[in-house]
Amino acid sequence: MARQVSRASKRSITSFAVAEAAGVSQSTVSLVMSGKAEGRVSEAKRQHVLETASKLGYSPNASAQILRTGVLKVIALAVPNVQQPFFGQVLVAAEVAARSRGYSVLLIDTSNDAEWVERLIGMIRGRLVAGCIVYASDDADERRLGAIRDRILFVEAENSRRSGIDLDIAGAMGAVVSHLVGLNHTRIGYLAARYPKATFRRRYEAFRDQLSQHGLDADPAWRTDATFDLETATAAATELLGQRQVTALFCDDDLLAAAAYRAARSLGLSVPQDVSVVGFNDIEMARIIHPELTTVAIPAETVATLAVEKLLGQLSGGRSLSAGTRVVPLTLQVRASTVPARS
Amino acid sequence: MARQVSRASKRSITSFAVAEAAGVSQSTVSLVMSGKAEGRVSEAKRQHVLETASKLGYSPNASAQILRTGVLKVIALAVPNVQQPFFGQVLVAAEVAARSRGYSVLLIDTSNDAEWVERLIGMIRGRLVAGCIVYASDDADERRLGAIRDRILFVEAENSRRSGIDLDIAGAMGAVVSHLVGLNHTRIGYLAARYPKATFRRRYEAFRDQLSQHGLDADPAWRTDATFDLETATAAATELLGQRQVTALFCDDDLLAAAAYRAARSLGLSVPQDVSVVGFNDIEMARIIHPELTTVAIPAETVATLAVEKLLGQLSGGRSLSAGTRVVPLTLQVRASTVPARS
DNA sequence: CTCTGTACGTCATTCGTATGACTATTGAGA
DNA sequence: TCTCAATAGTCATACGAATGACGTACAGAG
Repeated sequence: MARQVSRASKRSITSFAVAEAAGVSQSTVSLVMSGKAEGRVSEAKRQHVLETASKLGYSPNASAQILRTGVLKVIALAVPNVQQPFFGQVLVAAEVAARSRGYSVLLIDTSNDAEWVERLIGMIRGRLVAGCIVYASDDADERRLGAIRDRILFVEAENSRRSGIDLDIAGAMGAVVSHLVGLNHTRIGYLAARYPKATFRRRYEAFRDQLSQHGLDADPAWRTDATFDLETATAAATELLGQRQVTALFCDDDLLAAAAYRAARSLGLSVPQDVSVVGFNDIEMARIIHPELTTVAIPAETVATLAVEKLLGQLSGGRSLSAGTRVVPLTLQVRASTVPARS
Repeated sequence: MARQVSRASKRSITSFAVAEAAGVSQSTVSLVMSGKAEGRVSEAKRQHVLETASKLGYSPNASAQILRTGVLKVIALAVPNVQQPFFGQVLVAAEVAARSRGYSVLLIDTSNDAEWVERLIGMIRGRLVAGCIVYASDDADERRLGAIRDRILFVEAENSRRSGIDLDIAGAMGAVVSHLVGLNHTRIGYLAARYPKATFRRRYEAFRDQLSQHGLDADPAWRTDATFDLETATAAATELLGQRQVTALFCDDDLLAAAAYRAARSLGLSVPQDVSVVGFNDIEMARIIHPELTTVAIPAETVATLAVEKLLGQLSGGRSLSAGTRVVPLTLQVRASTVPARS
């Protein structure tokens, strides 16, 4: 007896069980549950089935549904590092956008998972997820993902032809350089992110281009790089600022800018009086540190929402909607960390 | 012709297709792919099947597998707000722990999704996820989740009897109060989080208990609350500190502590000379703001890893492993934001 | 009284994999 | 030569829902 019960509780409630309890056929239950009862099931019977189902605590088995229909409402989101506040924002926004379309989001952290490409391909081929948004991938990954590229949407891809959503890096750097040059800064340092991502390379290239348009040079000695680890970054920034060469410093990330603040403090320099600082991303911390940070804002929500929409459009075969690369504009948030250069 | 091709590409590659190409039966392919070939398939044939499969780009259909075996390797993680850096840490750690056991993680943001309980119940009943880790839920949610409680693991639950992992809040507050009292602070302010979560209530209770053990009182006038929104929090902190009553301030979250820094600055007060500040969570920002923040560190990785292990143990029916509540100790990170009170 | 149309349901098959039961082949031992 | 066991493989069915192809019943028309 007890064995009976325990075995019964292992099995889930099926549409068949509901059908039996309600005195109808399994087909009818299916019709009702999937909302296709119109014209095939009377309203009274529909209600009765619905009641029986909720009384038994029935939910359709997703695997069976997917197997039968081939439609699956889960998308994956692959980002380099969820711990970075910016990607947290992207994640939340993507989740909201996906949910409003009835999709769930599965997380992939590409920097903590060496095999992520294989896992993703397996998941997509195995129909565990319908598609994937891939943020800031590198060229090798992108090539390996070629086999399933119609189910992938790239954001800030290495190879820009593969990108579905791209950011207007050049425009942003133009704004940064104009802003600083407008404040009479001519010696601008560059604290780069030590990660082999396209976005960082493109920023530096744009930076140099913009400088030369203003008749200035990007002195390699004024450039250094660091990881996002606080100590490492502070050390790098200390070395750069210790030379007392630059009057302004661009940082590839707000976290690096925060490290620059620490470095300045340890050197007895004041931000912004002795050195103006510009960051990138506009995470919440930019307004928390003192002085508040001038930084390039990426509209994380817009990017995530666009990405979800574009991916879902692509998955449902709407080529027309999803064709081409969408470029998202960035804006420079001017705050207290940038002031005119001392003459 | 074109129609043929497009239709063919819609269907995925099945084990049957591989079987046909390799000249074996579907059963054999299944045996090989699921690693149960031992003693049933010769090594030569096994290799051949494997090659054929990879040549065709075959991955087993997860839905069919799940439908057949009832085993599903996806767990959900429900947290209040992924954007908060602390939950980001939890998320990453959980993802890593889950992956090492072959599981994937599906994200649920409970503060942005009013219907999350229903969605979760549907997902679990519908076998889209095997189980769920629920972080910082409230009592109503927990009650509604009762129907599927054997597939849920609670972390910091409202109703502590339901909790699978709990934090040693009382111990942490003891350390905080001892630390401040040891520095001769007798008038300690309290900047609380304005969210109806058990953890915040328990902190304040522990705070009062600890104070009275030291012969001190918690003056209600020295307590206020705020949301994690920077402006709101700064305003609340400004009002509290503006009274010039307290010499130290405990904050329910590092973000609130950061707001307190801003408030102090705007009031012309200095941290820590005029007011010592203690935070909670020890997010990266605690070391970025100046002076570095004394704060209670929650071992996010430990919590997440324990939670995953306990949940998976629970799911596989290992009652013995999963029984009882595990309490995780917290540590007070003493940094530069707390100094002896002025006499 | 038969015919037709409509409203309501059911039947039977399908999705792709896993697996217990079964068959065929080979070699060794008696 | 016959049996037994081990090895290598196949067959057939089940998992649970969805759905096109079928009834069935009844009202109204002819």
